Amino acid sequence: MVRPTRKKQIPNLQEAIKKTAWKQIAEHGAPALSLRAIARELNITAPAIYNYFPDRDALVTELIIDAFTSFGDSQLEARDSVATEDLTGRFKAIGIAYRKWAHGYPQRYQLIFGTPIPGYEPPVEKVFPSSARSIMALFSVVESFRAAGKLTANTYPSVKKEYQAHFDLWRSQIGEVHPVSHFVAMLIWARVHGIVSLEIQGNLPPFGTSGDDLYLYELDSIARQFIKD
Amino acid sequence: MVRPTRKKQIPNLQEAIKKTAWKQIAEHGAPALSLRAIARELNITAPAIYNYFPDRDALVTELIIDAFTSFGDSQLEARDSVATEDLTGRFKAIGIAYRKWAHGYPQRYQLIFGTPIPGYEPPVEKVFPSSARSIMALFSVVESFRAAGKLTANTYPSVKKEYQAHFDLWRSQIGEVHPVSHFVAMLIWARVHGIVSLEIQGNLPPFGTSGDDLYLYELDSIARQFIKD
DNA sequence: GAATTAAATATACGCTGTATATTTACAGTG
DNA sequence: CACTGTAAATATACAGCGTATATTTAATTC
Repeated sequence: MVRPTRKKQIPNLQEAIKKTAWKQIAEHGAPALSLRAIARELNITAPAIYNYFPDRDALVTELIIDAFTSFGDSQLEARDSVATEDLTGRFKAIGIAYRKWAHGYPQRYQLIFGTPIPGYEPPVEKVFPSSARSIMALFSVVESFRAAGKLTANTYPSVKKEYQAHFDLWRSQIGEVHPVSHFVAMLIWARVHGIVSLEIQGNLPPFGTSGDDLYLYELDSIARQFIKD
Repeated sequence: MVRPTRKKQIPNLQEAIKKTAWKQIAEHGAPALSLRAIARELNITAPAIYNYFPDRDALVTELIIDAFTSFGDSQLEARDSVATEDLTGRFKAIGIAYRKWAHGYPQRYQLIFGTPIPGYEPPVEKVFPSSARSIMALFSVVESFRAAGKLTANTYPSVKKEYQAHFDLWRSQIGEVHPVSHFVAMLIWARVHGIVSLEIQGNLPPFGTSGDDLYLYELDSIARQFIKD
């Protein structure tokens, strides 16, 4: 039997492949992702996957886009769960949601912000929209602070010529964001990412302090440094 | 010929293997590390490596320890290049050195702080001494600030019971460090790591700002938040 | 009903880490 | 100097991987 009859086939195999991939990533981590293992679990042969994804990297790219979308959903949801006027509340909400999502889906976090797949390099142009959207929540809140005159920072380094194109791309995707907001949002992102990535990789607990306390302290530090009350 | 005469053998093969491994990591990145490729380059067979390292992970562990040692050297050197009394100068020096080392050896940085080797989990007990030493420079400077009454932070979250053993281990390795210094040093480390890791992974340039400016701004933010002048 | 297309299998290649058995250079001892 | 034991290498093999190619057949279309 070279090809099973439609009745015995898995409907929507493309989705089934991605679903199985996520399952295996959750169970054994992203580096263990294997097309052959996916095929085994789905009772198909490995090359069959090539009908749906040109190669392994294409599958990984899809997974990354899905992860960014899930992450972005949680960020936007957190932001919009707080009244528009309560900017500080919105900031804290997305801050908490950031870490919560990372802890809920550590492998997805690694997939997005780490480099856990051996030879894989994400194609920026494909991943960009979903990644830009996911960080949009933070950018928009910072921009709201600035528009309301509540941002303490007013100086910022100029955009480097060689990055200007990227910068413009960002602005086109995210909407009008003042450079100072852009700069502050990046700084905040780096701080939040610093703690969370150390936590996720298991480098924080050895230091004796729970990530909870450290993280809340840091969110507070950020608010006190950048927000006028 | 099953075994070449001593004259044709490579002297100190253990070191030669590590050296070749570093060369390949520098050229093709850590994920591409392959025992067979190392063996090819050394004109030996792959199983010969097993006379010097029980398996691939043992080799990787050695490389990680070497990387931590190199990193620690650069940190301690930076600290000691500034007079003991000039605490702020020492802080900036190790801050600058941190990023400089990371940019000089991005693959080593990834090897230490990322997870670029597929199935590899570092054995904490083996890596701990060199890793603790490498971060000791920062801890010691923060502790000096505290001892001199120049640390602004005075509250800190208590150490969680489940992490107490790790915390004690750290103190035994690093020397007497007040919990508040411990806490502040961790926060600083997380901030510095946040920017640098985003940079190294190429997630920063798309935002339009050079890492230089962002990093210096952050070092300044840290100093202003935690150091009384 | 025939031709076309799409989706699967079958097979194969070169790569990986590594387990096992075998060979041989060398060191130590009588 | 001959013998023996050990250590360090090779040879071989196995199971896994991604993926290229050719083949087969179910389903669709004219």
